[in-house]
Parts: sequence; C-alpha cells; structure tokens
Amino acid sequence: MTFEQQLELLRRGTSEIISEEDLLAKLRLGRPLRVKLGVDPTVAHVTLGWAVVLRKLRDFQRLGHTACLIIGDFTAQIGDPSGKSKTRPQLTRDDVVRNVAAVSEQVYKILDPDKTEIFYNRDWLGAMTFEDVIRLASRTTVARILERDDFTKRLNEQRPIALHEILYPLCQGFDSVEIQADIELGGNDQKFNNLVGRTLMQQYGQEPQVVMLCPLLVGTDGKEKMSQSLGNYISIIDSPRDIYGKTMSIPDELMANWFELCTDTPLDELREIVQACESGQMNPRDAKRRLAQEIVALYHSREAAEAEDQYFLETFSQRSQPVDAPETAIPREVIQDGGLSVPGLVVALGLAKSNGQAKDLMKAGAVTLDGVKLDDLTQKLTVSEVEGKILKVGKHQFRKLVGPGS
RNA sequence: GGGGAGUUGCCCGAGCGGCCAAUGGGAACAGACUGUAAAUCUGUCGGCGAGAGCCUACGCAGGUUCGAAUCCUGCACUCCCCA
Repeated sequence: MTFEQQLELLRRGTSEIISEEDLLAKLRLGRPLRVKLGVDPTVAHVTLGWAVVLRKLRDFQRLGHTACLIIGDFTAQIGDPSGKSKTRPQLTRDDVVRNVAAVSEQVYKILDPDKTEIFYNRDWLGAMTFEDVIRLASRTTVARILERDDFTKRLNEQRPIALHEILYPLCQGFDSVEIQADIELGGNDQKFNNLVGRTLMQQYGQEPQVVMLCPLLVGTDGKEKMSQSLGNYISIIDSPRDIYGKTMSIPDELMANWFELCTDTPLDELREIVQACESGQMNPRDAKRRLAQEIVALYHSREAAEAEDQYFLETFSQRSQPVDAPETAIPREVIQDGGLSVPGLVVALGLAKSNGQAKDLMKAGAVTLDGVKLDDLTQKLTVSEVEGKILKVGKHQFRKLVGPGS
C-alpha cells in the first residue's frame, strides 16, 4: 500500500487532520508511529461514539503503528470541561479504578493488545510539584486559554468556570510531551486540547504531534452527541437485541453518518444505499436493518445479527408476540393470598419506577397480558391466570411469566 | 475589600402570604398512525392510595404567622460592577 493509499484509508471518518502534509511525512518515516488517545475513565462503557476513535486507532495498528492509550486517571479528577459547559463533579479514586477495569476489557474488542501501550497520567501529573505546575502554566496565557469555545460561552452566559478547569488543556497537552506522541486522535470537541499539545511539544523541543479529529457521533436521540450521561448511547457490550433495537430507533437522517463512522461498509456501497433510499427504490427501514446488522455483527457475530433481524421482523413488523421473551419468575413478594396486583408486578419486574407510573401505563393501555389490555387498576389476578403468559409493557418490553421462584 | 443580582421540579423558567405538588416551554414516557424513523394528534409526567385523601418538596438552618416557595434572621454557593 502506498503512503497515499494509507492516507486515504485513514481519512475515512475523520473531520479534520492538522495537517495532512505532516501526517504523510510521518507515515513516510517508515517506523511505527506513536498514536495517542486519551481515555476518560469517568465512564464504564465503551459506546459506539467512543468506538469511532478506537476504530480509527485500530486502523493505525493495522498499518503497523502503536496505540498509546492514556488513561486519564489524574485528569478525570479535574473533569474535562469540553462540551459539558458545566463543572463536572470530581471523581473519587475508587470510581476511577472501577471504570478503568471495566473499560480496559471492552477496549480490546476493538484494539490489538499486542500493539497497544497503556499509560496512566497520574504517573507524571501526580508527581509534579507545585513549582512544576506553575512553570507549566507559565507556558500559556489566560487569553489563549479563554479562546476555547466552551470557556467563552460560559463566560458570556455568566456561568462559573472553576480555576482548576483551565488547567485541563495543559494537563492533556503535557501527556503528549510525556509520551512523545506522533499523532493525537480525538473527537471534534478535543481540538483545543490537542492543539495545546502541539504548542507545548514545540516548547519542549519536540516535533509537534499531528492532530486527527473525528466527528462526534450523534446519539440515539438524534440530537446530542452520544454520551453515557445523556443515556442516548449504545454500548459495545450491549446485547445483540439492544444494539439492534436501539439502532433501529435512530432517526433516518443519521443513517449515512452511522454507516460511515460505525461500520466497515465500503464508502461506494454506502453511496449506493443512500441513493436507493432517496430515489425510493429502497425502504429506508431496510437500509437501517442493514446498518443494525452490521453493527451487531461487529461486536457479536453475523449469526446474532441475522437472528435479531428475524426477531425484528416477527415482533415488530408482523406484531406477533416474541417466542423467546425472557422468562421471568413472578416475584414472591407481589403475591398475596394467591393473588397479585398488576402495578405491583410491573414495578417488581423493573418495568416501571413506581406504582404510580405503572398505573399511568395501565391507564394508557400500555400494559397487556397475552395481548389483552390490563387497564383495571384494582383488578387482582391469580397466579394461574398469569403463569405462562407474556406480559408486555410499552412498546418493547416483554416478559414471559413463569411460576414464582424460590 | 466595597456595591448589586441570584439559588424553584430532569432542564429552562413563572410564582412574591392562603385557591401551589407549584403557570408555561423543552425533555422524557405512553397511546393512535407508522418503518421500534420523522411529522402529527392525544394522554401522563414527586411518593403512597381504587378514591377521598395523606406524606415529602421550592439552596441550608432557624423565626414571624391560624397559614410561607412567597415575610424576617443567619449560613452556604453562584454571577455582575468597582478596587
């Protein structure tokens, strides 16, 4: 593969490369490049959004380069101000440890462990003296830091910016100096931080890193960027059913973008799909089915993907009851004198948060048993009346009820 | 250090002594329609209760009052202006 072809491959799914000439020059060096990615240990799941950059990192690995993952166990305590526009709560050491453990496993579903180096930035940031910090801080100016979008915005909106937050970009930039990164990968919202890294590296007499930015994947709500705190995410360890289902629920407009960022579907094939949908030759729903299958196949298997597609057709298109609804024992505590109340059951199975909510759902006709609406709030059912039947709450929560467990 | 503004439910934002579980918007959830898409229409949206009703809530702690989110005092936090 020529270097130009490599560049072409690396360009997929990026929104900006600063700069392509520098990247090409680095590729030509012919040695494994150190490609840095900062990992935020504030979350416990690798989401599809995060997977976008991880997959890009894997592309580099396939070309023989080295992934340098920086676990931001130190910076997590500052909380990256980017995007959040809100001062983040500082995490405890325990939280960080727990998250890192969960996430590092998931990461290798995408990355090649043999070409991955892991760093914890507490190792160097935590060792700095106050004097070191001041010296580092002297390398930039307040004006420069405040240029950052998020700070400007908050300043204008009269919202607080805690002093420690402005040190965040410096910390992250210093990581690049520490590991001598050739390239730093990140989401679009990381641009400022990554550019600070370039400046710092130069000041420390190093070749500045190339910055590669990926667009932020829009979450399942179709509006905000995918993030765990917003709940609009798909985790790569979600079940095939969840991945498939959540994908089917994204707005049509997101499809092309998701195809490009979340799957390996060749771009010209993608263009054909888009065209077919636009011209009416293809039902967008079927394009989305394909998308959902591709994603399931990536994190589970081709077979699982096909099975989910089948399930989808039966359950939602043909509206039949799923044959394999998860079997759930009727919790003993909801049975009184051989009878049980519906709201109690719904809550006990975790299908509603409170009794009131369960009743609201019943009133709305969202609770059915084997297709029969349960909307009488006072009705008591006997165990034998519900046993073996399928309880449906809302659009897609099914439970096959079996006798009370022990 | 001085002066001013503010803190209400998931978010924004009304309320300024009783009719306030708190107007309105957004989000969310559900129903109809559909392609588990969008748009639209409808309903719900603190907890318990079949209901009447009860309980917990308007930054925190006290106080005034028959009665407070609304008045007073203290505390905490945030923002703005001046230094």
